Amino acid sequence: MTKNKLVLYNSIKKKKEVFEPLNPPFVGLYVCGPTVYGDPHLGHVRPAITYDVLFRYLKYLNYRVRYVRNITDVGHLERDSDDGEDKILKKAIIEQLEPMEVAQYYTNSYKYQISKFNVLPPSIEPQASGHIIEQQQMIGQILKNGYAYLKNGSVYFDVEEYNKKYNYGKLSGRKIDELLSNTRELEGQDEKKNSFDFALWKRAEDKHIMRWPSEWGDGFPGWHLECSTMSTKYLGEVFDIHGGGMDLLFPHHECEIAQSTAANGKESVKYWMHNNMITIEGQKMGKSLGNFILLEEMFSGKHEKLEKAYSPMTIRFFMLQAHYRSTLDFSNEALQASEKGLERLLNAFQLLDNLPVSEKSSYDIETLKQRAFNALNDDLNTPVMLSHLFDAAKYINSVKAGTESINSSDLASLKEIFNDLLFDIGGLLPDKESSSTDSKLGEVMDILLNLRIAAKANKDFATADKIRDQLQAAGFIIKDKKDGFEWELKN
RNA sequence: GGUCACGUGGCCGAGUGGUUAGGCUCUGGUCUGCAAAACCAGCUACAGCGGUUCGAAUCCGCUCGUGACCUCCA
Repeated sequence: MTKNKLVLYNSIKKKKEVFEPLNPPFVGLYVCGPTVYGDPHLGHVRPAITYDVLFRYLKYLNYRVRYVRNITDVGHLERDSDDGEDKILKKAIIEQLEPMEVAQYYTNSYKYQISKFNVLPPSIEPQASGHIIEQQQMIGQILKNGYAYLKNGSVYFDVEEYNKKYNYGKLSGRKIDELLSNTRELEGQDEKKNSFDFALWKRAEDKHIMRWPSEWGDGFPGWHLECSTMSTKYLGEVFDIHGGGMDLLFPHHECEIAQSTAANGKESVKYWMHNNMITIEGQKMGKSLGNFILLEEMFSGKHEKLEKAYSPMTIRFFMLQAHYRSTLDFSNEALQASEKGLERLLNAFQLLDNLPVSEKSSYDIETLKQRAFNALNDDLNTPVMLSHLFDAAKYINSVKAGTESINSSDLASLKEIFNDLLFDIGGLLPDKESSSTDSKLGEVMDILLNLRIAAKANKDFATADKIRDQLQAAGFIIKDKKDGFEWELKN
């Protein structure tokens, strides 16, 4: 176990703080999940992996964690002021499907693709559409407390009134008068007292299919409400950690704070965490910019920006090689560097099973372990943690080569360190992925490459080279191993 | 325009006052029939200018550049 305490950067305090749960050993963790109106892309993976590592590490530290990650399947208005058209509904009209069918399809897609990254499923994965009643109750409470007003069947949050007692903008650092002068004028905003007021409940027009009855008339909940409602329901009025992407900091998280505080009278979140963005050519990868790469494209390599296919573990490792609060720039070069780096670590790990044991160790394993955990404790500094594992890999290789030595207890300790850090906490998988999901192709490759081995054994190098050259020409990469072969498909 | 970040060697990316980050590439070597792979070794950077300091990539100021948010977004 580690000697130092876990320190996390708290966005609302703008500094690192020692993590102390409200009710140890229990920890409540809420993370904003996806809006299910499109196939998951590379950007979705960053928070999934970031908070997966946090979830895993907290559990490793023997906390009992309830991890809630929502599925937004209703209510995200395209614009605050449009005619009640939301993203899921819009997609439904385009595709001529029932809105819930669309939401279900992309929910399944998200869960399936994310699971490939060895991301642990959250404890609870609530859907906004399943919590309409709770959302209405929260609106009722906010109205009762005087921080919302009803207008034409819609309910809006009264930011100005709220700001008299509380502080709207405490997370994002925005000032209410700055917002006033900087908010763009949108059509139909005359319903609201102020442009920065936001919808809690939105009246549904006749043509709007996604609708629920309420005491204010048929409508649907506003876009920030579900997180306040569901975090309160499953984690309580005050809970430990709220995570999400930096792009959600304003207005989404600011509004969440306002809603929860307005309803319950107290600050709901102790630690706010925000992961940074994946960039591509220096720009944020996102749906709206249209520069995203779908996960299935990453896995297949079928995208104009991709030189080859990348496995989920390569991508996971790539993300762990940057700190979660830094932007991470996508490039083929960087991905391929991660691919090789991961392989180096896995090779070293495999060597641990048959390493010559000596009386003494020529390396201080305990210090290595402490440094690696110190890195994790320092706001989940996974890149530094990994750099220590690379040091260990170099040492393992040297023991193998006979230039360094290790004793049996250190060897056991080193195995444990790799298991804990790389697999248990880092969430990587120890097995190298099979080169192809097509097992028939695998069988054929086995036949060909075994023929080649036989030819080599007979010193028939002409045949051996012919097999290799022709396979390479057909787009395969062939690697000879001490006791066999390895191959992969070049994209 | 407002608010806030960031600028590190060929690429990615840690580090925030004095110590080799690390990975990949590249170069050289070892090994193997050859090649690839693997392994070993080498390659010492911090946007610019000024300031603080015994000492700054690290603190302060200015300049330049990039990005995020301000509208849905992970």
